[in-house]
Amino acid sequence: MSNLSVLRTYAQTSPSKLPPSVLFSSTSTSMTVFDAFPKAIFHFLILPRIQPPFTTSELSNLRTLLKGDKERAKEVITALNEDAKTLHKEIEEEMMARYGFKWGICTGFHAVPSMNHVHLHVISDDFCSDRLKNKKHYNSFHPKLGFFISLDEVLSWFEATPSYYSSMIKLDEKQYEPILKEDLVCWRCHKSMKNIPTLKAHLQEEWETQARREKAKLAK
DNA sequence: GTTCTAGAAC
DNA sequence: GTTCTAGAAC
Repeated sequence: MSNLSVLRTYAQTSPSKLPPSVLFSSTSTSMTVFDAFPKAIFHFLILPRIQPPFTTSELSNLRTLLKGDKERAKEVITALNEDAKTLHKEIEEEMMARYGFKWGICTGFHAVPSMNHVHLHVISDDFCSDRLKNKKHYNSFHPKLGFFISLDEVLSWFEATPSYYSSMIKLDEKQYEPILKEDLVCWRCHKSMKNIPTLKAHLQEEWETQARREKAKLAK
């Protein structure tokens, strides 16, 4: 099995077949899995299951889904949104239990994904992880650069004019790929970082500062 | 997507 | 000399 299709193989099997090291939870229409290479303390993927009337190819990625039937696409994205809300609560409970405070969670899609099958990232905004190793990893999740497209943003496209919808769903690789090569900038304080090790140390400090602040607030 | 590593950057 | 990045291979 290719690395690039592993999510597709998950999405077309029964959740009961997946080991607990992979599967976090599931519903009749989706499954939530642990990202195999988490880029933050919490990092999950929500996958729509492949079952009639949906086909493997239309669920290949966000672009193929959105260029198909708009109502069907909206149905899939709306269902993912419901699952994401549930997952948010569960992550926040775990944040409190393990760390004693809550912090931000980013929910969205990569404009140009590397793996087959639609997957919604649900990732905590610390971006502190041994698995975050290069510029592409970081820039692909940076909330402001544009490569990471929030779920709310995608939902808003359905309410926009048809011409706006059709322009946004192009998700052209040539437009988005250069973002991954942009200079490293802290998404919180906007400072430029000279390299990955410096950025990682800075992100760790930012998160620890937030931890101290939030815990002090809760102790009052 | 990751791993490996040559050569650039320091 | 060591650290770090980026592209090829998988």
